[in-house]
Amino acid sequence: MSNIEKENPSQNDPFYYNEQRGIIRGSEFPFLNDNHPSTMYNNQPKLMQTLQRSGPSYMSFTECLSMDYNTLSTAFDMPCSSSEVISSPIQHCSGAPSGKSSAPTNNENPSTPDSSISSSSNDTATQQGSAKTKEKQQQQHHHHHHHQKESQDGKQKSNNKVSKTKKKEKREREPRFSFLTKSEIDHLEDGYRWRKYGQKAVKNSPYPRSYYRCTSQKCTVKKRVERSFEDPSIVITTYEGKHNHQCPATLRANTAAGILSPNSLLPSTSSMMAHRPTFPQDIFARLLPPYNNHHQGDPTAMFYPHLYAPQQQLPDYGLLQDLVPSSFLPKQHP
DNA sequence: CGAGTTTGACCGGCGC
DNA sequence: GCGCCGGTCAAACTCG
Repeated sequence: MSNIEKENPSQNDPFYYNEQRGIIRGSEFPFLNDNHPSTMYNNQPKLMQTLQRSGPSYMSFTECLSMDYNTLSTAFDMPCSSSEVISSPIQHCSGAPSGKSSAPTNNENPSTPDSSISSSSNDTATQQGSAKTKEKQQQQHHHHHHHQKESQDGKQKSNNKVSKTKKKEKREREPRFSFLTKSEIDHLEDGYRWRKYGQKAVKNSPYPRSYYRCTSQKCTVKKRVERSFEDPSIVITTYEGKHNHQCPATLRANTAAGILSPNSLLPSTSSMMAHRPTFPQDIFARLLPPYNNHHQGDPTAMFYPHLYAPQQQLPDYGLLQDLVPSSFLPKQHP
């Protein structure tokens, strides 16, 4: 039994509760086409249709967009105890200094309301031992760099952090934001540049979790990417923090197109999105289908149209109006 | 050579 | 205190 199913305000609502759709904390991203489990590349129109719905007791996509970041963070980071939401696999009670939430951030099946989930079927057996060895495979990992360990002599790794006299303040965790994407690609292109800084085996899952940091200087945004083992076609991406800079891809595109001048009266939707805090608006922007046909087979173009179409073809605002608050849209002159 | 990845070690919180 | 666990560090490595 899933909460989602139970509390679902409208079962027959196509937006709500459908397997293989993305879910944001109980709200769903209908950008995934349920009919094509193996591919996501040909469902543009459906996106627009399903996006339009909105409802009272959960966050619709539109509402999502209309909120500013903080509001949204608050909404999404409400304590997991809140009844209605949160049977989704994205359950980090962020803000909590200890990133440890009682519920696993993964591996709960978002879609199957059955009992088969056993939310946290506690391991015991599948301890890291097996998982660890499984994760590494036939790389030429036979470089024992034991010298490294010797040099640091046990636990002292670097002199930098030896100074323990300093009282360590728990660094606050930034709000997190997760979403599910059906994709064969693990690390989805999102216009920003990331450097991978870690990879860990995920408990009870054959798929590892990767940790990325934004490469832009001073930008503290992080990102985790892992694949759902319940449905390996689904990628769980979790962002943490806000970019303190513009999306490089958009910047590049817009600069090249010369539309970034401060006086620009008609910014493209994409650049408009890009100027807002990183996400979820950005994410939303990237979910919009492309408006040109040049890259139709290209998944990148499919999800990140602004990378390809920085300006010229303004989107069909008739459709977009249903998604984006009018304040976001350029003024239409008669 | 610089930027990005890989990967084992380390860290700190938490439960027992 | 010990071990688990999620997250991070950083040396070694790879790639363009």
